[in-house]
Amino acid sequence: MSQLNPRQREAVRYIDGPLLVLAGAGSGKTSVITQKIAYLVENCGIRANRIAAVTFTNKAAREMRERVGKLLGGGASEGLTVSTFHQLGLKIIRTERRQLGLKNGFSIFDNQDGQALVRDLLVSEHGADGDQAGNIVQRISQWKNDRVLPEQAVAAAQGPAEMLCAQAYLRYQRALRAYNALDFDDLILLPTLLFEEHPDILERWQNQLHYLLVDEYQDTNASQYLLVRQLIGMRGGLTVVGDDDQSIYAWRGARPENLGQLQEDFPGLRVVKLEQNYRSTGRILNAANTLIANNSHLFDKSLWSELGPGEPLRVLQCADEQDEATQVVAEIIDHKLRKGGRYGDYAILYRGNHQSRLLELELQQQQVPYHLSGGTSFFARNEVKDVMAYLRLLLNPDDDNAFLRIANVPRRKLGATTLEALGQFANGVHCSLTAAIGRVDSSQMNEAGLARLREFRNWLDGVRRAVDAGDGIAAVRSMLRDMNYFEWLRSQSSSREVAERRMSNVDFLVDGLQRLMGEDEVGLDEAISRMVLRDLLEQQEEEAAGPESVQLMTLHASKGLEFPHVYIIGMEEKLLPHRSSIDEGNIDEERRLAYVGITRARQSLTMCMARKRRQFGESIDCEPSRFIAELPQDDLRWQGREDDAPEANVKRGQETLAGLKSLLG
DNA sequence: TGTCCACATATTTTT
DNA sequence: TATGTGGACA
Repeated sequence: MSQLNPRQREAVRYIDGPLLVLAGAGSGKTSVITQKIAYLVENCGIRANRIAAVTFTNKAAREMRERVGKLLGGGASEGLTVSTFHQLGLKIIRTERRQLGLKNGFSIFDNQDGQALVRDLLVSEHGADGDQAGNIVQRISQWKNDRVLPEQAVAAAQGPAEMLCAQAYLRYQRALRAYNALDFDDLILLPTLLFEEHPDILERWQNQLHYLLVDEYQDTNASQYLLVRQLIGMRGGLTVVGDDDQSIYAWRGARPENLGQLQEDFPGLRVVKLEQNYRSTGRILNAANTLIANNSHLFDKSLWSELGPGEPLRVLQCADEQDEATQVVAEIIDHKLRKGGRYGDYAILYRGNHQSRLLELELQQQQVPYHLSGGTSFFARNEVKDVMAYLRLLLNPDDDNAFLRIANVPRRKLGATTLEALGQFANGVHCSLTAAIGRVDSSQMNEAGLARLREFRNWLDGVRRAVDAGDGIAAVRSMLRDMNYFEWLRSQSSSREVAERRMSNVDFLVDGLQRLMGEDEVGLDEAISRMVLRDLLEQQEEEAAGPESVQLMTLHASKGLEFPHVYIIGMEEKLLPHRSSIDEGNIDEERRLAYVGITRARQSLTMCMARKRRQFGESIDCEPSRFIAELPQDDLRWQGREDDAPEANVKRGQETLAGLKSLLG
């Protein structure tokens, strides 16, 4: 523990009551959490299986697990829980499944499933059009995060729009129940409701858990905070780590006020501030501090560093977005060549995903390896959704969403008429579609259709028996073969290339499933849940990323990471801060976003802005972001000042490139 | 297998 | 406006 500074040591050793660690960017918070876990086990005699650490991302959980494993060594970390909030919620729900009225093998709906369901409900039950599904799902999520139940939402609804939302929420929740399914927010909400209603069950969990550590506390929502409070109870075994300046998910229900709330809920709360930064040079930190001083704060803090002042920050003025891409890429090539670093030392950060496109093109053209992170696209792919639907249906025959998705994929001559008749019957007797197949008779529908439905159900039952009998993965593979899924993909794809890409996606999915089951020795159901919770995928993606490529990501995605050289592009009004945040008067969160971006940099920071930018076709003039004006101007070095002719920059970029090309032969 | 057209979409999205 | 996608068709 010798490498800890006094404040960190205090945070690790204080166990007499609840503790709030205000950990500034780059102040070594992960070390504090991991070392504290080790300290609790080795010095305080708390068994590892009585400790839980909770994070928000799978990645953070994985990293923490690894680091604790190294610190403790051997089997000392056996039984330790390091998981995301949602995995913890899932664990509680699995254990208390019966109390919650869930059947075995329940499904977890992701946002897309939820949206599809709401769209259905809007169209069929409210006669409304489905365009609003996305907004409504978001609203439902907000309600759930704030622990507002459907009935309460309906009672409190004001105006017709709100009423429609609340009604949809009510129907949505009923449908989920009928499908034996949960959504992400339920994974947190349900345990808190259960604990409220059954103090005896809560007591069991409280007795099991002696110490809880929570990372990124500023990102908790009301529901998550309640879960924490419930689990801790009267016992003071709680350490939370957070930084209100890095709260960038308020739009998703995160409540940074939870940091302050802690002081009220736990009067004996000890607060420790970590202000020494081990990441960035003085000028970068000074800029970050000066910028964030424009926000109001729950707790005051000021980062300092012993790493020396470093280089000035640069502001790069570009003619337009193309010029911006050209210059950034040319600079990176140039810089890397002169300093002899690795491409992995560079990150390009931006506000919106679309901003990556020109950069990508430019990087490809200059043959610079890059890695674009984010992009939830894998699970959005049709073939992946299809196979996931099959898997879900195998575990949960009542999952009507899954059933409808794949009943006729590949073609089984189960057309709209047959499925509608089945749906009508199922609705009437209040059972799932699968169950309805066993109860409906030919007076309700066409004989041939019924025969095909029965055939399909029998086939699925067979696969299900094979899964239960033993080798789940082999059963899944043979199912895919059995229904000629790959041939179906080929027939559905416009070209051979597309078909092959799709097939490899399916292979990737099944391989991943196998890996999950093999490595963690979990059942098919658990593996599928983790798949839905986005575990594994990130792991494999990360391994593929490699250290030799320039990192492209949104500012949001960059939180928690660090890079020697950072470029933030699009430092302009209406981009950062984003126009919609300006309209909503929500500048503080945008400022925090800029703060997060700045504090990612270790040695150098370059901010870019364009004078003009094309948007929806027309070229619009851009103004420098107000955040630039809020930085300490003496530490900024401007390149391509306003009075420069735009062409000069283009020319400069081209010259740099030409020079480099000749240099490379 | 490749190509052309109509069509939707353009803020962030840890789970 | 530009870009990517799915379907129809040569």
